[in-house]
Amino acid sequence: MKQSRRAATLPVAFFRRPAETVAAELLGKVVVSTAGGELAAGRIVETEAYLGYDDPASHGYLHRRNARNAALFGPPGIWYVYLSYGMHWCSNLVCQRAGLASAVLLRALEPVDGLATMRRRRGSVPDHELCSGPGKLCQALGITRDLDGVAMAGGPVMVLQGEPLAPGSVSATPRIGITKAADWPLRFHLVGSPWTSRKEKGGRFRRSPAP
DNA sequence: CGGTCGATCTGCT
DNA sequence: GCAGATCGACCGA
Repeated sequence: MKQSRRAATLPVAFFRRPAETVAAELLGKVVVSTAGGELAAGRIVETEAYLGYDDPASHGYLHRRNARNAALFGPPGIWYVYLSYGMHWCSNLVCQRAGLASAVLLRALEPVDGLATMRRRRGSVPDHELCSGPGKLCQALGITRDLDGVAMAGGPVMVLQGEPLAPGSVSATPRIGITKAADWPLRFHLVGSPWTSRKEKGGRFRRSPAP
């Protein structure tokens, strides 16, 4: 039986391109996690690109490499997962080619499957806050250090094609939560989605009301 | 609403 | 020591 296109796993070639391109094209794709033995899935509505060793905001800026960010220097299509502020896991997909430290951070998802599991993992928050941030979505999907350096394809957390996007639904805005090169328009989101993270500094970006 | 602040770990100065 | 790709609790308007 032939697999339907929308359920197909993204090929490694998808990630063998600049992080900016990958970040924009990941919108609308579906992340499926079986981490922790339970299914949880969400549609990507917000991403952020980190260009590599010449991006001052990248963990791999100037090829700085350490125990935490080793996976960032690995081949395209693997996960780079790190602990942020000592409390929250953040998940990236490595792009382009090994050694460049180029990656895309997953910033927000629209929950599509395993809602009961996500609600239990996240505690008592409204549904629009289940995956509305890089730390939140990792908690909802059960992503921890175990996924660091693991291949996306065939692994416990995969990204599927999903449905095509309507034209004009992608917007690029400044990055969030960083101090260096934050103004570079490398944060991508689906226009009007109620599932995105907090608004950027300056307040131009707003969330639509939850359904 | 919006602003402020503490929690808690990792790597660098 | 201290800053950091975060989050949520708490405060005041």
